[in-house]
Amino acid sequence: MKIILIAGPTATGKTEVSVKLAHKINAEIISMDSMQVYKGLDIGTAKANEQEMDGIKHYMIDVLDPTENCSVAWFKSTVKDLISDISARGKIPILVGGTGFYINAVLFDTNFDEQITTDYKAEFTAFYYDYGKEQLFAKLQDVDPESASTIHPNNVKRVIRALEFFSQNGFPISKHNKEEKYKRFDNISPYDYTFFALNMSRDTLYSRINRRVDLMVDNGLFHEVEKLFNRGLDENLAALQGIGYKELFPFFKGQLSKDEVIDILKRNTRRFAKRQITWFNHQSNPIFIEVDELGFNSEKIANTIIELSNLRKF
RNA sequence: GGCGGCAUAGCCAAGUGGUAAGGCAGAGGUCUGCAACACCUUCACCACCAGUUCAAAUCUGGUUGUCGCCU
Repeated sequence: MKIILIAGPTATGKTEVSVKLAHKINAEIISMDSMQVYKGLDIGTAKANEQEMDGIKHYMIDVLDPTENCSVAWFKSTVKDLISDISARGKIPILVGGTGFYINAVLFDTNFDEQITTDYKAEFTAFYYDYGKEQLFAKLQDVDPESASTIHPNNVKRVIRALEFFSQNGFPISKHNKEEKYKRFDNISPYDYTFFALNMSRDTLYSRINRRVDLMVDNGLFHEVEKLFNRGLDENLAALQGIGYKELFPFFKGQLSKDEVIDILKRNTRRFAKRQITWFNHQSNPIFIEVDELGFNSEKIANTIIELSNLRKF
C-alpha cells in the first residue's frame, strides 16, 4: 500500500500543503497529531477548519474527549485500519502531522502486543513516592541493566515504564526496543511510503511561531481554554498537557498575567519545534523540504512532493 | 558644572585578593503504550587603560558609559 507522509515541526504549513496535495492525487488525510484527536482543542492545536480542509476527508481529528487518554498503541492500530480502508477505496492516504513517535509507530508497525493485565505502573509509582528515584532506578539496574544504561535515573517516567514492561512480560524492554528499532534501520515497513518533513531556517520558524501564537490569541484561544478550565478537569489529563492549554491555566487561576502566559506559550512552542526537528533528524529519516526556499508556495511544495514520490501517473 | 552609586554571558544576578554560583533565554541530544510527555548535556578570560601583588572580577589611579541627587 502506498502512503505519503508529511511531517515537520509546528507552523511549517503542513495543513495547507497536504490539502493541496490531496486534491492533486485523489487522496485523503490522516492526522498524525497527538492533540488534534481531542474534541474542544481547536485553536491551540491549529486544527484545520472546514474551509481549510477544502472538501478533503480528514481522519483522527476530534475522535476523543479530553477526559480520555490517547496512546500510541491505540493510535497506531486505528490508523492502520484507516490506511487499509482508504487504500481499498482506491485513494492514497496522506499522513500529516508532527507527532514523530506516532508516525514511526505506524510506519514501522511497532509491536504493541503487550497486554497490560496488572497495574504495575501504580505499584512502581507508589514505590517511587516511598523510596525515591535512586531506589527505583536500582530496581531497573537489577532486572534490565541495558535499559538502565540508556535511561537517566531522573527520568522516572521511563524508568517506571521499563519496570512495568519487565514485570508484565518477563523480559526487558531493551530487548523489545532493539527489535523494533532494527525495523527502522533496515527500513522494514508494511507500507510503500515516501516520507517528507517540511522545514525552514530556525529564525524564520521561530518568528512564524511567535506570530502564530498572537494570531491564536486573536482568534479566541483564551476563550477556548477558559471553557476547558471551567469544566474543572484533572489537569494531569494528557489533553490538558497540550501546548497552548497548560500554559494558560495559570492565567485563569490568577497566578500570571496575560502577557506572561503568552510569552511562556511562545517559548514552549519554540522548544517543542526544536524537539520535533531533533526527532526527525535522528529518530526517522524523512526527505526534508525547505519551504522557505520554495517561497512558502504550497502549490510548488505539493508539486515537489509529487515529483519526489514518483506520483506523476496521477 | 558638582557630588554619589553602578559597570560580571543575550537578559537577570551572586561573588571584596587565589584563577567566575544560580536562574532565564539560546544551542545540542535521548526517546518505542501518558510523546505538544519525560529526561540529559552545554554556554563568560568579569567596560577599557595603567598600577599594587607571587596572585585582581575583587585593591589604587585614570578613561568611557550609565543611573540618581544637587546647582
